[in-house]
Amino acid sequence: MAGVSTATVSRCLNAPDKVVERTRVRVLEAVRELGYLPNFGARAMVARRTNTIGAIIPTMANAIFARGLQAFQEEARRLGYQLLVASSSYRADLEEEQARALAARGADGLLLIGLERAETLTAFLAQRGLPAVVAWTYGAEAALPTVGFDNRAAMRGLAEEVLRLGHRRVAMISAPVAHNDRARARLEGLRDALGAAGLDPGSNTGLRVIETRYGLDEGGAALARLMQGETPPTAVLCGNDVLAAGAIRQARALGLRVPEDVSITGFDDIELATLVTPALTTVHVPHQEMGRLAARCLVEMVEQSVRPRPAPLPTELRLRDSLGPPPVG
Amino acid sequence: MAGVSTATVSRCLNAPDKVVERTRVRVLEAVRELGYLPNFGARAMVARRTNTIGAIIPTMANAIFARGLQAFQEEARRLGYQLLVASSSYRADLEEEQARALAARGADGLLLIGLERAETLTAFLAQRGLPAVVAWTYGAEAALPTVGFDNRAAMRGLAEEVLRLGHRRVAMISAPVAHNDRARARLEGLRDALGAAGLDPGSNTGLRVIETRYGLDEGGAALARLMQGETPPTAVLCGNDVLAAGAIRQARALGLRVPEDVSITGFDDIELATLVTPALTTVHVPHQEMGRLAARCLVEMVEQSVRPRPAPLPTELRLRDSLGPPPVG
DNA sequence: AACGTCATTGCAAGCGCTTACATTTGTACC
DNA sequence: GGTACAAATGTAAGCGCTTGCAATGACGTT
Repeated sequence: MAGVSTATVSRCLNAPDKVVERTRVRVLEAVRELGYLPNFGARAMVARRTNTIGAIIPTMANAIFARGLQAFQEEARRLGYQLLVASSSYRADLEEEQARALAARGADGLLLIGLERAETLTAFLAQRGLPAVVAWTYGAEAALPTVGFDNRAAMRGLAEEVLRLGHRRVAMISAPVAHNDRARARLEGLRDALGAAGLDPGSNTGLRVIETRYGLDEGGAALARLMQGETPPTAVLCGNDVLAAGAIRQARALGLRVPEDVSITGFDDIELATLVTPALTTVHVPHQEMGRLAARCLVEMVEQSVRPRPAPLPTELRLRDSLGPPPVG
Repeated sequence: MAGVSTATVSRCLNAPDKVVERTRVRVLEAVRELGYLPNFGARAMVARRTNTIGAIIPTMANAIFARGLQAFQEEARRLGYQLLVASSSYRADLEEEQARALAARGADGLLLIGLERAETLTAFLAQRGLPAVVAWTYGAEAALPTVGFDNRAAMRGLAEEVLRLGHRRVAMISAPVAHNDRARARLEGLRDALGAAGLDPGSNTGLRVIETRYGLDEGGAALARLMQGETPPTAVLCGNDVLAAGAIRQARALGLRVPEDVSITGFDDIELATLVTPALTTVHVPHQEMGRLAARCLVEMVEQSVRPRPAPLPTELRLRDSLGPPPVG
């Protein structure tokens, strides 16, 4: 239509200064009129890169990863990369499947959540030399670079505050710890604090733990179970804010006052935390910063094949209203 | 490595029965050992389809679209399609950019939200013959097939309930109605109800409307503004649950009781609705059904080049605690 | 043993693009 | 006007795959 070869069209699009103005104008005119769009697959095949990065998050169903992912995507975009998102439903096999799908689609790098995954996936990444970073956790020794925070220490900090207030009968509502290093680390953090306070951190005696899927209803159900015994806990620490919010809702439904009858804490500090009544005492996680940093690390790996070693991000206690001293007596 | 031509490898992967067992085993063995993954771009180039569909949603930052999208993706997956998600931040230009990116990546079809968009995007879709469906709204006359519900009628239903309870000073906190047919339809629905009740639905007299971005804080700020006049509204209808939740939080912060001092309603019935205190009276939207139906429609369009005409989905009033009669006097 | 059949496999083209290299065109200078 | 050189453009190969068609070979039949 513009009377030039495809090579010239290609140059117009990719290196406009290599083509004389008059031709360029003609070509771009035709491009616009035809609604022409370069075929991504063909382009990627030649260029051997796609400027695309993939992210596999455990779930889109709640807001835990939303803000961090949003920041990740914005930073990636700023650096010239498109983001493709897939979700694994907290399942290692789906995570691997999604990783393969993204790799086949030419993702130049991958964002993964947490340290634990199928060995075959780790091997696959290594074999293809596909850059990947792990976020939402921190591990200096990890196979992949990690961008995140120390879940264990953060939960320990919160637990220490709970103990300082005088609580002695403590329970935890956790996500299933199998295949989830973050959930496990948080539980360990609580155990650390109990141990340091001279309480028995053994699994069945001093500390009651209920494992359940993340979800408002699940958190509520777990709380109901915890509270129905003879000596219910005076403080319930939850593995994340969603569980905690569900627990608070349930506590109120049971006619329990929070925190007068029972204290409830969360983790993550997502928006929901200030929405429930009482507002959640929780651990603030720098989601945005983490997302941005992860994007920068990953791009660095992709473009310079280096292995960045970002420092762990700081977390912070957010003391709000759902934690108070234990009931007297 | 298996001592066969690439053609045979291809057949092993795509039509295993066309190749004799002995060879197949050898090839698959090699595939596994090499970690070979067919290049998606090359494959798409030949096949002229990618079994990929793209979705462009206004935002990932809150849960409005999360559940519907999750259902959409599950159904799509069941039908053999991978989902690629992008977000437009409620901006027409970004929506178009994302649509082009997805088209270039070979998306066989697109899920879009709402009826209103850049004309150039509509033209682009038509020119490329790229199938697309619109969700979260319903319009029999629309250029694209729509899968959704009647926002206007739904809001009218809610508003009628509000009026039935005796409210006469009503306000609305809406998303910006420019470029957002859903927000506009909801506002119209409220006006319909006011008009039918003989109240003045004119924009500046009887009904106060504040437009603001979706967000908890934004909803809260809007409520604060509404309540500070001489004759504050006795009922505030919000364009969605996020705004409503923010409004409730703010009302409590201002020392107002909900619904005794002011009634607040939402729209969408996302999880958040039962989390706030008091629980939100809102319009229940069948997110999951909508997502599933949208996926089926889109796949039908892609595979059979037909134009499905799904019926509008029903919505339902969810009367909870945030709506009550107006304060006496 | 020669031949026909059919299942299996290989060959090679072509999908839409980029880019090294070849060719043409334009420009400056003698 | 002719030459030398640079700039602009065209040519063609090749990225990794699928697939129609051709070639090969195994097998049954006469």
